[in-house]
Amino acid sequence: MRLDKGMSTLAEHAEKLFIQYLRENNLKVTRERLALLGEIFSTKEHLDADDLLARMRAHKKKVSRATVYRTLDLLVQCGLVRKSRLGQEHYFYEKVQPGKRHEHLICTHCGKVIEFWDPEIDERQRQICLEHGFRPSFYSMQIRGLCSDCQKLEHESTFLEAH
Amino acid sequence: MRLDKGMSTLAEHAEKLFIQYLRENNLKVTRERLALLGEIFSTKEHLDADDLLARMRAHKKKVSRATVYRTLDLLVQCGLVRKSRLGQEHYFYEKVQPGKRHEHLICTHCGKVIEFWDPEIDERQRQICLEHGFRPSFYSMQIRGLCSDCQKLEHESTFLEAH
DNA sequence: CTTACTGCAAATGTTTTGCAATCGG
DNA sequence: CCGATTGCAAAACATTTGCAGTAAG
Repeated sequence: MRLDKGMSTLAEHAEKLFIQYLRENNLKVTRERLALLGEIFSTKEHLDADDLLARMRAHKKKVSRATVYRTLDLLVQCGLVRKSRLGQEHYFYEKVQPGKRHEHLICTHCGKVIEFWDPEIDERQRQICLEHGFRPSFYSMQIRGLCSDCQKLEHESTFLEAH
Repeated sequence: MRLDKGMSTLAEHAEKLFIQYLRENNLKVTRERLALLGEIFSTKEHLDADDLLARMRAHKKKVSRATVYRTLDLLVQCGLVRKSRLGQEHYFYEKVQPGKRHEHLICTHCGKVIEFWDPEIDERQRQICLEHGFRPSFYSMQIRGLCSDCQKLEHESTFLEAH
C-alpha cells in the first residue's frame, strides 16, 4: 500500500504527457528534461529558475542554467507548468494540477502568498472572453496588499524600517 | 471655451496630488519629475520606460534614463501610475484614472490589448480579500490568448511562420 | 548516422546604483 | 547652505544565444 499514491500518479501522469508532447514535436526525451520535470512535480510550488537549479544540485542532478530555462519554456508550452510573477522581480513557476486552479494574494510587506479560487470570477472571465470573441489560454490574477499579520504590525517601528 | 477640459483637469489634478505627495515625503518638486508626470498624463496608455524616454526627447524635455525609472517608481508609490506586464517582456506603465479601472485581454499572437472591467469580478475580489483579512492595494488581472482576428488566421501559413 | 540537446561562456536588455556636480527650498 | 536629485557610466540581474562537443532515436 502506497501512502504517496496521489502525488506519485500526478507526477507520473505529467511525465507521460511531457513525453507525448516531446514525441509529437520531434523533440528528444533527455535525462535533463525528465529530471527537471520530476523536480518541479516533487515540490509544493512557486519556484524560480534559481531555486530549481539549486534543488537539482542538492539532489545531485547536474543541469546547466541554460537548460533549466529552455526546459521551463517547454513545460509552459505544453501546459504542465505555469509561469507567473509574484514579486515584481522575476518569474516563478509552479506545476499545473488539473482541477486545482488558483490565483494569488501577495503581501507586499512580508512576501506571503495566499492562494484562492472563485467559481464566480471564473465564470465571468469566460463570459468576458466570449463577448470579445477572445479565446483564452492563460488566466492570471493577483491582488497585492497587506496580509492580516502585517496590518497588525503597521504602526510598529519594525514596519517602517522595512521600507 | 476649452475643448480639452476633461483631460487638462485630470493632468492638473494628478500634478497637484504628486506635488502634495512629494512635499509630504520631503522630496523635491523638480522640473524633471513634473515633466515626466505631464508626459504620462498627456498620453493614452501602456508606455514602457523606453517609450517614455523617447517621448520626452521628442518634446525636447531632457531627462536621463535613470531619472525615468526613479520617477516612475515614485509615481507608482503614490498611486498615480500603474505598473504591469503586458507582454512577457518588460514593464508597462499607465496613468491611473479614478473610476476608470480596467484589466487586460492580451493577444499572444499579435500583441493586441483589449481592456475590460467587470463589476461582479470586482465585488468578488473585495469579498475574497475580506475573507482573508487581506487589505488590497493593487489588483491585476490578465487573460492571455488569441483575439478574434488571430483566430481567423490560425490555419493560414503566415500564422505558423510567426512562431 | 542524423538531428536535436547540452554546457559553457559571452551577449543581451532592462533596471539599478555609486558618485560628483547641481539644484530646490 | 544643506540635503535631495540629476546624469553619467558602470554594475547588477535575469534570461538568451552561439557554438563545439555529446547524446537520442
